[in-house]
Amino acid sequence: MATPLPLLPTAVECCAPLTEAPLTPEQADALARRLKALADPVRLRLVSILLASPDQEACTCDLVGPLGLTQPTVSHHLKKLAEAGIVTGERRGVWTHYRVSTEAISALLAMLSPLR
Amino acid sequence: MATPLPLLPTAVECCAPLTEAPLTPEQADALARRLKALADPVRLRLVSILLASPDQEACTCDLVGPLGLTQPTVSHHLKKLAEAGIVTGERRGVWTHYRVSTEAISALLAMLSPLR
DNA sequence: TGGATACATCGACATCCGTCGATACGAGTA
DNA sequence: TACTCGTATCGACGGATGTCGATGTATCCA
Repeated sequence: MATPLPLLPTAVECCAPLTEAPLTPEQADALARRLKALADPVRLRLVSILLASPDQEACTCDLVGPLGLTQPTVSHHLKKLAEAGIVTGERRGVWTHYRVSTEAISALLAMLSPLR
Repeated sequence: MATPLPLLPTAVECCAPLTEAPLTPEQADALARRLKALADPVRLRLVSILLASPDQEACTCDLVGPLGLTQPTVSHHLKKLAEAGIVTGERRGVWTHYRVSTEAISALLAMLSPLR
C-alpha cells in the first residue's frame, strides 16, 4: 500500500528564485526524489496506462498483463510511485485501485518549468 | 566533452495521445532516459547554478567549488547532462563553457505536461 | 471455518550509479 | 620543446535499484 509522502511542500518557495539563485542541496534532493520516481520506463508506462484506463484508474491485476512483468514487480513500482505521491491506492474489497495524483504531477512541472 | 544526442525526436508524436493510449516501451525508454539525467540532486544543482550564472554559462572549474565535489565527479555529471541534451559544452581555449539547452528542457516539459 | 483470490512483503541476485584517486589529453605559454 | 593548467577518462569501490520466486496478509464467499 505504501506510505504517502507530503506533496512537494517546497514547491512554491523554490520556484521563483530558481533561475536567479541555485537550488540548495535540500531542494535538489526533494526534487530529485520525485523525478527519480518518474524516471523509469516501467513507471512511466504505469502512469500512462492508468491515465488511459476507464475512470483513469486500475487495479494491480489489470496492470500486470500490459506490462509483461510479475505481480511483485508491479507492486514494487506502484509502491515507489505512491511513496513519491504520484499515484494513490485505494483498497476496495480485494482490489486496490490506483489513480494518478494530478496535483503531484502539476507540482512537479511547476518546479521544473523555471528551468525552461 | 560527451556526445550530444538527438533532441527528443518523438516529442510531438507522443504528446497528444499520451492520456488516451499508453506509452509504448520505446517511448517510455526515451522519456525515462531524459528524466534520469535530471533526476539527480547534483545535476539539478548543476543546472540551476548554470542558469544563475552570468550569461547563464560557466566552466567546469567554476562548478567544482559550489558543489563540493571533485573535478572528475563534476565532469561525470556534466557528461551525463550533455548526453541527454540538457546542457551543451563549448571549448574556448583551456576552458569548457557549459550552458543549459532550454529547448531540451521545454521538450521534456512538453512530453510531461499531458500527464497533468 | 475453510478455501480462493488479490495484493504486499521478503530474500536473493545481477546490474547500474555516484564517487573518488590516478592518469591521460589538450591548449596555452615561456 | 618543455612546462603548467583545465578538463576528460579510467579503474575501483560501495551503495542503490529492478527483477524474480517464495511467502505472508487480507478479503470475500461457500
